[in-house]
Amino acid sequence: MATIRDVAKLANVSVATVSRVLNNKGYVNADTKKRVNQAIEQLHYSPNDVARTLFRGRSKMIALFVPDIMNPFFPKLARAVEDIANKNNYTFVLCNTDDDLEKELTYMNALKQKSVDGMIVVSSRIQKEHLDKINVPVIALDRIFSSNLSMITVNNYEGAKEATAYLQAIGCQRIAHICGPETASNTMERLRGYMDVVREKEWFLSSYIVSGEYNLQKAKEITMELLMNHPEIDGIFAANDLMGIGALKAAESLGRRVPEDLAVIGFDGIIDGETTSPTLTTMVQPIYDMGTCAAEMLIEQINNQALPKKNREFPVQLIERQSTKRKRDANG
Amino acid sequence: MATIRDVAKLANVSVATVSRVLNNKGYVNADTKKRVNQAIEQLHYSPNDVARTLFRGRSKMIALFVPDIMNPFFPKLARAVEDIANKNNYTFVLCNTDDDLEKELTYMNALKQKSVDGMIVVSSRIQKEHLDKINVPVIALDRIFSSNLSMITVNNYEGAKEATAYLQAIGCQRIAHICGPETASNTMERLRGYMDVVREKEWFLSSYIVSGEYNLQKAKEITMELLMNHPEIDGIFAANDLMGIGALKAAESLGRRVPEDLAVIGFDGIIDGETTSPTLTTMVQPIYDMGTCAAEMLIEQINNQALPKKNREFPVQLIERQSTKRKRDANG
DNA sequence: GTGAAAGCGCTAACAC
DNA sequence: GTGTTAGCGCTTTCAC
Repeated sequence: MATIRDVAKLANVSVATVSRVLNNKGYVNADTKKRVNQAIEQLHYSPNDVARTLFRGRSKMIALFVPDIMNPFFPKLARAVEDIANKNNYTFVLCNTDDDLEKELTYMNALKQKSVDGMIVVSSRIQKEHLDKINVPVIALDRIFSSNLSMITVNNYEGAKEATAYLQAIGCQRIAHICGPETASNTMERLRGYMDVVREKEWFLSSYIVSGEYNLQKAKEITMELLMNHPEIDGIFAANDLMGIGALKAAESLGRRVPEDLAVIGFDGIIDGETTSPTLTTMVQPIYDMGTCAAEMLIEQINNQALPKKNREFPVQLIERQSTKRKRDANG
Repeated sequence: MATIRDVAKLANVSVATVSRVLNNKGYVNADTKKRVNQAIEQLHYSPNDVARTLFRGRSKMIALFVPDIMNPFFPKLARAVEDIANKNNYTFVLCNTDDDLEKELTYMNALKQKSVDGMIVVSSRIQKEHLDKINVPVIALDRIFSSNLSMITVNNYEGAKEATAYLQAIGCQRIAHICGPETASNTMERLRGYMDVVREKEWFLSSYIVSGEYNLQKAKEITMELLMNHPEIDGIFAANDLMGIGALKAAESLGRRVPEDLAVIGFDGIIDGETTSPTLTTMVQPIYDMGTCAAEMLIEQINNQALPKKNREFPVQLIERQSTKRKRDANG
């Protein structure tokens, strides 16, 4: 592989001149420039990124930390971040953490040693003090894990309220909630939204709240248990779509008709909700936009570390599909 | 951030000695070693990976190229590669290419400049000559795109034959095939398998073969068209699960009962096939194992570039689910 | 056993 | 305008 020295020799100039041409910095005679460019062409030269990184202390590389790449929410997010990264000539690195603090820290250290320029982090575990050692811009996404960090979130609380109220509006008498991992702030907000709608209802029981993980299989199991203990339940608000699909599967196993006997609403708006039968009503998050926003915000902060931290909250939107729809048709 | 020089100063040794301790290479007095380690500890020193990479010309980084991270097949694959990478202290980079040659080449060049150590590539576009410029080990996965490269594939041809024969065995009289992008070798193999079963049948029409992309929405559309043109079709072999789910959706839209009126079988074994109603019968690929195998093979080749190219073909396995199952119950 | 010094490929002062 | 050179942080000969 050709180096800058080879180019310099061939063009009969010094490496400094080549560097100037390469970076469009400083004066260089038009003729000389042409000669250098010819030499570059001829040698198929392209500058070694590692050497640049070593010198600059910056790598033009950003990372996205996600807890579970198999949850379709995250590929979509990754896609958005990747697109923005590419557009700005950044290399994109995806880190799958299993929501495991040790894995997260290992990755962070490894990336720091590679002079990563910034990170977008979806984590329930990371604390402020872990970030102190890592001296690069960090954007928190989806789950809040520290104050004085730029954050991208959705209006989980309002969305959860709306979802629960909607189930009421279509005629559900007993509404249960399947919530996610307690360590995740988004889950807690969604729970709070649900609670604020149902708390004062005479029918409400704390056993209408069951908790699992953001995971289909587990959600199916706990929903089956829930429905067997409480056959009166006719509406379920699941804290995310994966769990909503699990609830759908549970209903199917138990022979409960959806939406006639049981209405189900999810949260996220991952594509898969459309592939189920019945399709899943859900509170849609603008996943791609969130990823885009996070990446742009990160790059902005990389370019100017002194910039004040920003927060951005996206709205969620109710999309009615089959898992609730006919119920409203029947009742109103 | 502390450098090796800081450590050397604190431990009262030269940087060479610190380096020796760091790499466990060359003789170093036990006492000195202890002093160095203490200094390392005290300064929270950890070696700069970029400098190492520059010196060594190797980055301890491997990349995976996938055409579509939103297809659940690929997150699962990515997960496997990531696990093996981590286990061997490699950094893992995921590149989403949209099956677009230009994006693929851009990524390859960028990674080459970052001294990437090797790549696993799922591509229909890349040709041998593109790889010649990139002087690192490459493993081709899922789709063959060049000879004299190590390759990981599944037995697409046999699997397709088995899938088609299975539809016959459960009583289908008219079996159609929805195939994937023509540029992908795996699709062509699956088509060949299908053809070898149906070619001689008196009922076979070439219009029973429709082609789309590996994409749900498109598959739904072409399946609807297919079923409207050919209402006699009672079995569909889709070239992958995403398209199989699309076929399921098409049948639902047209009021065709699955599996009673129409049996559907897919290919891949992505989780989502289980979440549909009816669940999707499919030819399961050992996705995780394939990723593991590819990553291990790659690391092996990185460690010894002289190693001969290897091929490995994995078997696929028929998993019966609801989209075909009752049919067999009824008929046999 | 340990240290001095060259060099991986690049950039940016600083000279001229 | 262009060249010389130090240095980014590390590893590895080659002396001693």
